[in-house]
Amino acid sequence: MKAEDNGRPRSRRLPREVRERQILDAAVEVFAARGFHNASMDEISEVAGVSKPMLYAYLGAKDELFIACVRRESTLLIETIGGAAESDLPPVEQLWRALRVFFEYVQRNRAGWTVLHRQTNSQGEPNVAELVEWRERAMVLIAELLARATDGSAQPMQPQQTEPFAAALAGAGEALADWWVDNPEHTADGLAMRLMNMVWMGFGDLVEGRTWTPAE
Amino acid sequence: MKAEDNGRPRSRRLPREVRERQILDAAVEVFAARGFHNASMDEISEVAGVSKPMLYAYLGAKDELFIACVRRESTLLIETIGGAAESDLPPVEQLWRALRVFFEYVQRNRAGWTVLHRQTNSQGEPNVAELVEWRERAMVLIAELLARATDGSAQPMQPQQTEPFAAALAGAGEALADWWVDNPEHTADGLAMRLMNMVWMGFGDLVEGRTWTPAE
DNA sequence: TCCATTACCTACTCGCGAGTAAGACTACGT
DNA sequence: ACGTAGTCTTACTCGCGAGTAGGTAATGGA
Repeated sequence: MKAEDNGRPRSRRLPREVRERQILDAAVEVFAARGFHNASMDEISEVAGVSKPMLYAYLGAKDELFIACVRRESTLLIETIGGAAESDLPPVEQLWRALRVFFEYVQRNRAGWTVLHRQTNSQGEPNVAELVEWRERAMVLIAELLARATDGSAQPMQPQQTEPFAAALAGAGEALADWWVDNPEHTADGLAMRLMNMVWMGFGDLVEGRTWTPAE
Repeated sequence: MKAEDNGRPRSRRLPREVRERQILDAAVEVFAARGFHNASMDEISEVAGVSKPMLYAYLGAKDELFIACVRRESTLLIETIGGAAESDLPPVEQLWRALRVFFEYVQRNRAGWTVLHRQTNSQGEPNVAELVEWRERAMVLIAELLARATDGSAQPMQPQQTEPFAAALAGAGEALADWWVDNPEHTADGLAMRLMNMVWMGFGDLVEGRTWTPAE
């Protein structure tokens, strides 16, 4: 009478594809909670409900596993934002949509976002290449969005203008997403609108009572 | 003929006070380059030009050493910004000065800034308390600055308005400081002015050619 | 029914790095 | 000259966690 002593009765003999997803899910969760270095393969395997050698067999060593997480999450996020921005709406509207889906993504996928955000900013890990690349793609996306927003306006912006602006905008968005954790009473839309107001109107306008509101 | 085999001839028998500074300097440097977890006490001791037990004797265990670094750097930064903002200049001008000294601090003290910034955002380390506290103080400082800037204007802002704005502003500043690393041709003043323009004017204004410039 | 393949596990090795034991050297006061 | 307080070192221990060796058991095709 050995039986399942304790814990969940480890679902057994699942096809590789399913296990890989479970492992990735667990890895994202643990990496988000502990950071790359403090996350142990043992804990990930435990959360995944699978033994450690499986991780190595399916996803490779620790940094490969981490990279797989980053790849999956960043692809999802970038495609989400890219999709929202690709339309023939006026550029301001595109920006508004992009911000909205960003905060919605963060809400639905806090762990994934944490991995992308918290780990990207903490260098010294062996992960550099993939993380740098995802950030790069995100920046290009945002910069394009901004550039389009100025096309045909009085002062079309040059890349050397939009680039730092894109960086600052991304930073503001990330900071707001962090702030959200401690102020969960706000909605994704509310956050997006706040940020839109800051970006589009600026403090000088807001103080004078000029605000931005989405078109109906 | 033992002699100094190699490397610098380790200055010997210095007073404690001096050694502590050397150790802190080395620690900040290494923590910035590698991150908390990847920094080894061995490397710090080597950079400091001192043997490992000295670190433990003078500054305590690894996390205590780290906390000492954070304390020193955050105090310096916050007092610098606080000092620049404390004046009876018009609020806009105060903000402008605060941004300027911030970027100047980052320029002069890249390693210290990296420790404060990169490590604060990467949780899972045992450092939480001190890092949370420093960020808290920084936020309060910025929020006050913003609140003052709206006093007596048409739409004085409530704390629940300034708080997320402060978070976003800080995030934008941090992101811009990061961006600076890859674009070192810019000056601290230039960066501060860019950010001031984003914060005060907003994209909508900039596109129309309305910009902010410092008063002479 | 038997073999091959694929899923999966227990139980290790082994290096790296935090932290320490135990003492050595120097300077200064008396 | 000699103790004592403070500086500083070499040379360890020891646990944690990455990665693996070597096997078991279920499934599906012949």
